[in-house]
Amino acid sequence: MDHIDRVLLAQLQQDATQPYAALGQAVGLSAGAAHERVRKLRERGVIRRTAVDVDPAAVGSAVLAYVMVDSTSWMGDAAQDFAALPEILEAHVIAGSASVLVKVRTATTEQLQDVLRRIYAIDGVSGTQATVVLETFFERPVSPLTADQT
Amino acid sequence: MDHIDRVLLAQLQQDATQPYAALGQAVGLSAGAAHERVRKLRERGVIRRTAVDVDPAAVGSAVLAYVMVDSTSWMGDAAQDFAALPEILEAHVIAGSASVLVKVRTATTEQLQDVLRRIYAIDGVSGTQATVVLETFFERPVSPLTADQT
DNA sequence: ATCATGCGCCGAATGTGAATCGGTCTGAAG
DNA sequence: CTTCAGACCGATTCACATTCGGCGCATGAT
Repeated sequence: MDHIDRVLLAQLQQDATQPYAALGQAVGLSAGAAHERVRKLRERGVIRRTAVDVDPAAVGSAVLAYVMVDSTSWMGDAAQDFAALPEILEAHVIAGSASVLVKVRTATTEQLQDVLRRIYAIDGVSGTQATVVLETFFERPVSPLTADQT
Repeated sequence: MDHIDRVLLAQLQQDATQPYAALGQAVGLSAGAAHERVRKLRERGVIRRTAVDVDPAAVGSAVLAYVMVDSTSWMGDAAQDFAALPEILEAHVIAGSASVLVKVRTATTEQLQDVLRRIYAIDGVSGTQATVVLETFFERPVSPLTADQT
């Protein structure tokens, strides 16, 4: 996990379709060597998968909201309950007054309301507090170059 | 933008490395037809890009937090100021008491504190309220199949 | 109803790049 | 000094992306 690996990761985050020859050139290696490094990054689980990035608005998910979920009981193993709602893109257990924070995308505010209702129906949930996003400045992947301890 | 396109998107979100032949088989089309559809999805901007998904912990970003940012002035064009901090993965203008919500990943809580300090230094920011994530249930891409109006 | 047009699909070709492998070099350990 | 492991290079092989001509079907005009 050296600097070259980090640059390769950054390149692949920007565009995973570029040929290994270009990838190798970006770090001063041959295509074969770049290929081998990327293969090992996958093997080690540093690269989880290769996927396309879909525009949410284009597939009918124009409304974005974050929801703080309050609960009366331990929510530590309620992951399945939240995962059952496809509109929920992220679910985290958090420190603080609420117990779970979820990220939700829906087509309309009516559908958002419906999701809130279904969250409320989850066992142990005592309340929700939704925060609607008016404008997204940006969304980007984690930077492999930031914490560069080489 | 029919049902076939949505299934193709879902497939490519799971694995963008699979051959077009497999992709076509998943929707009952030939490899060439699947290729053509995907090409148009890219052209229309439905597919923004193809990228690898990197494990945050593997690149030294084990701490995740959401930060509510309060401000005294209009934050509508402060996108650049937030984008300048590489640890900030998302920044949204929100409705409610705070004005901006940001998602932050750092290696340690000390670095998180440093990011909060730098957010505080942004012009117009009057306060921050950080919520630390204890455990992430899941993070997944938007589902193209959810709002299926064909 | 017939004909023209355009769009989407198929199936085959062609070219490109992924994946593999033998060989070399360097650095570390014995 | 010798041995070994790891990483890189360069070439070879093979699979897949990409392109193309032709066909079928739907739509709209005459």
